[in-house]
Amino acid sequence: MPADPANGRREITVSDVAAAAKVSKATAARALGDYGAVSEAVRDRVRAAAEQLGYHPNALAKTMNTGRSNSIGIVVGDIENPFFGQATRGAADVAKAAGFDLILLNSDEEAGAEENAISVLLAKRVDGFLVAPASTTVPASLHPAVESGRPLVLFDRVADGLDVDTVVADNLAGARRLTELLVEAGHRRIAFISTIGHEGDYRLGDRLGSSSVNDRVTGFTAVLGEAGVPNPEAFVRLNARRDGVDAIVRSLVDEGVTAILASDSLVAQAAFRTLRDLGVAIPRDVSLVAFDDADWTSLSDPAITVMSQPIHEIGAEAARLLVRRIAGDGAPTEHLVFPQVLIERESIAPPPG
Amino acid sequence: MPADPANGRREITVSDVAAAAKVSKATAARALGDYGAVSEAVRDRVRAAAEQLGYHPNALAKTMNTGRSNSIGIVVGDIENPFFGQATRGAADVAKAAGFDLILLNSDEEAGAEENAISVLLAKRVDGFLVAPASTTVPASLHPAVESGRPLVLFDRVADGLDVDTVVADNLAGARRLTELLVEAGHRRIAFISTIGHEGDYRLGDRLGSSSVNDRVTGFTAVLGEAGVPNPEAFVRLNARRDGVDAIVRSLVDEGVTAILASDSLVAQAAFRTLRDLGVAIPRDVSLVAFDDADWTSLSDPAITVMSQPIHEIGAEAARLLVRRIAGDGAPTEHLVFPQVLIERESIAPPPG
DNA sequence: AAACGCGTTGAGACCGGTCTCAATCTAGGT
DNA sequence: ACCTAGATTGAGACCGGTCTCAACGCGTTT
Repeated sequence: MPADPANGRREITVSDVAAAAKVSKATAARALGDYGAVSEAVRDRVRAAAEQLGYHPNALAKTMNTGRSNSIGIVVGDIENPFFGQATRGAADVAKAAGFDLILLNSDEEAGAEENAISVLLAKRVDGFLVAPASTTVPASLHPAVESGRPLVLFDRVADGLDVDTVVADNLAGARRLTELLVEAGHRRIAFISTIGHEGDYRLGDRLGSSSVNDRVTGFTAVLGEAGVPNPEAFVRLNARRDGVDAIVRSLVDEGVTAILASDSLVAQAAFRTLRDLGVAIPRDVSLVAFDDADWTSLSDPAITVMSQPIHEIGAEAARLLVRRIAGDGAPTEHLVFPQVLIERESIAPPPG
Repeated sequence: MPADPANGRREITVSDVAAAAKVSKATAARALGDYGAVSEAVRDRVRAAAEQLGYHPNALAKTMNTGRSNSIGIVVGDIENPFFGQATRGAADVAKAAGFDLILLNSDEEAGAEENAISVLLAKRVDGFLVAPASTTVPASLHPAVESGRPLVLFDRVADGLDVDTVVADNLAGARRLTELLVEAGHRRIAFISTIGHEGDYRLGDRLGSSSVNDRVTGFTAVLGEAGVPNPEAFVRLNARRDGVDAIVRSLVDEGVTAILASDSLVAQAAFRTLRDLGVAIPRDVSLVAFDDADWTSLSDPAITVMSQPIHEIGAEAARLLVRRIAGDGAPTEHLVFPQVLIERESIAPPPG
C-alpha cells in the first residue's frame, strides 16, 4: 500500500469522497477542485462528504497533470546570513500572496552545491527559480534551469551570458560614494576587503565571481584612481574567507592603511573586532565603512557609516518578476537596479597624523 | 499537453528513454531508478540514452507511488529573525545530508497562518514537519499535522497536550541565572520585557502563548520572589509588539526600574536604543541583560551580558529527530532540553544611588 | 535429454488527481 | 407535444513514475 505514511491509515482520495457522496469520481473531483460545472446540490453533498471523511487534496497528483506545482525554488548562499534571511522573507511574502511556496536550498556560494540544488528543484518540478548565483562568470550550474524552460530570476548578482531577469542594487554607485567619502576625508591608503575568492593578486579588469563585489571593486578602484592614488588595485584584498579577515586587517594596519571599506556587514563585523582587539581606534586611527545597514552598525561604538541596500525589496521584486514570468509574461528580459542609500554615522575621520 | 512549462518542449520521460534504448518502460525505469535487476549491458545502454536525451526524473511521479516526497516542511515565526535563520540552517544541513529538502513557511507567530502552512504542507505530502508553534496553549493548528500520521517535531517551544517530540533550550534555568545575577548585583526593581501577547496584566501562574517565554517569566518571578521582592509579577511587561518596546522602556525608567531583562535580542536591541536616546547610561543607571548571543551584543558599548542558546544545534537536533521518525523510529516521544550558557559582559552594575 | 533454478525482461495495473468526450437531463421555443 | 441548446454527469484515458507477476533464456543437475 503506497502513499501510506508508514502508519496504518490510508489517505482519503477523491474516489473515496465520490463513493460516499454517491457520485462519480469525475464529479467529485469537479466539486472539490472547483472547476467544470457541478450543480449546487451535488457540490454541497460532495463537500460535506469530503469534510466528514477528512479529505485533504494531494497537490502532487494535481501537479502531475496540470504541470504546475505552485512552488518556487530559492537558492541562497546561506539562510543564516541576515542578508539572505531578509531577501528570502521578501520573496516569501510575495510568493505566498500569489499562491506559491518556497523550497529553500543553501549553496554555500559553491557551484557544485548550487548545481545540485537546481537539479533537486528541477526534479520537484518547481514552477520557477529564484537564485543568488554563486558565480557570475561561470554560471554553468544554472544552465539546467534555463534549459528546463521554467523561468529563472537572479537576485543580488547577475550572471554572464544568461538572458534572464536580474534584480540587484547599484553597487557601483554605492562603492563610489563610500570611497569618495573616505577620499574627501583625506584618505589615500584605503583597503577594500571581501570574502570573494580570486586566484592570485587582483588586477584591474579582472572579473570577480560575484557581480556585486565586482561592481564594488570597480567603483572603489575607479574613485581611488581619479583621486590620483597609484595602483589602486593593490588595495583590494580578496579571499578573506580563506585567509581570515582578522589576519588581513592586522597586516593592513601594519602597512599603514588608514581606512577600510568592508564589502559586507559580516566582514565589517570581523574587522571591527580585530581593530578593537588591536587597540586601533575607529575612526581616529582607522576609518571603517561597509555595505548593508546591519543592526549592529548603529549600535556599535562608534556607529558605522554604511551603504544600505533595500534587501527585503530586492527579494520581493525578484519574486514579483518571477511570478509574472510564470504567469506567462513574455516581455523582454528585465534588469532591475535598486539605488543604495548612504547612512552617515561616526566611523569616518581624517587620517591620523 | 500537460506537464509542459508553458513553453513548447515536453519533458523527457522514462518511456522516451525506453524507446530510445529499445527496451521496455519497466526495464528503463529499473535502470534509471537503480532498483530491481538489470543486466549491465542494458543498464549502460539506458543510462546513455537518458543522458543523451537529457532525461530529468520527475520526483513527483515517484512520490505518488512510493508515498515519500523527501521533503520536510518547516514552519518558523519569521525567517528574517536571526534566531530562525540559524535554526533553519541547522535543520537544512541535517535534512540535506539525509536526502530531504525544506519547504519553508513563515507563520508570523499567528495561529491562522500556521494552520494554513500546515495545510499546504499536508497537500504537498511532506514526509514530516518541523514547527516552532505559534501557540503553546492552543495548538489546534497543529492537529491536522499529527492526524496525518506524519511525524512532527516542535522546536524552540513545546505545545500543551500534544504527544510529539520537542527540542528546546532550558529557559527556566537561563532566566533564573540571569535574574540571580541582577539580584546579586543589588537590584530589586527589575523588569522583564517580551513581545508575547497576553490579555490583561500578568498574574503568577498565567500560561503564556510561548512555552519559552512562559519558562523565562516563571524563572524570573521565582528568583525575584525568593529574593523577597513583593509582587514580582508586577514587573512582567508583555505585549511589547503591540505597545512598543520604546514606550515600555520609557515608562519603566519613569517608574525607577534599575534593571531590564529582555526576552530576546530584538527586544534588547530596541531597549538599548531607547535607553541610549534617553541618555540613561548602561549599566550605571540601568542594567540590561538578554537572551541570545546576537552579534551586536558583543559589539555594542557596553557589550551586553546574555544567556546564549545553541540555536543552530536546536534546529539540527530537531531535524535529526524528525529524520529518525520518518525512517520509522517508534521509540517513545522525546523532549530534548539544551542547556543555555551565560556570557558575562559589561551591562550589569549595582543599582545607582 | 528432461527438469530445474535463477537472472532478465515485458506487460500492465496503480498512485490520485485532471480532463476529454459522449450520454443524459432539463428547460425553452414553436 | 416535439425538437434542441445548454447544463450535468459518468466513463475512462492520462500524467510519469513504481511495482507485481508472468514469461523467457540459459547453464547446471541427474
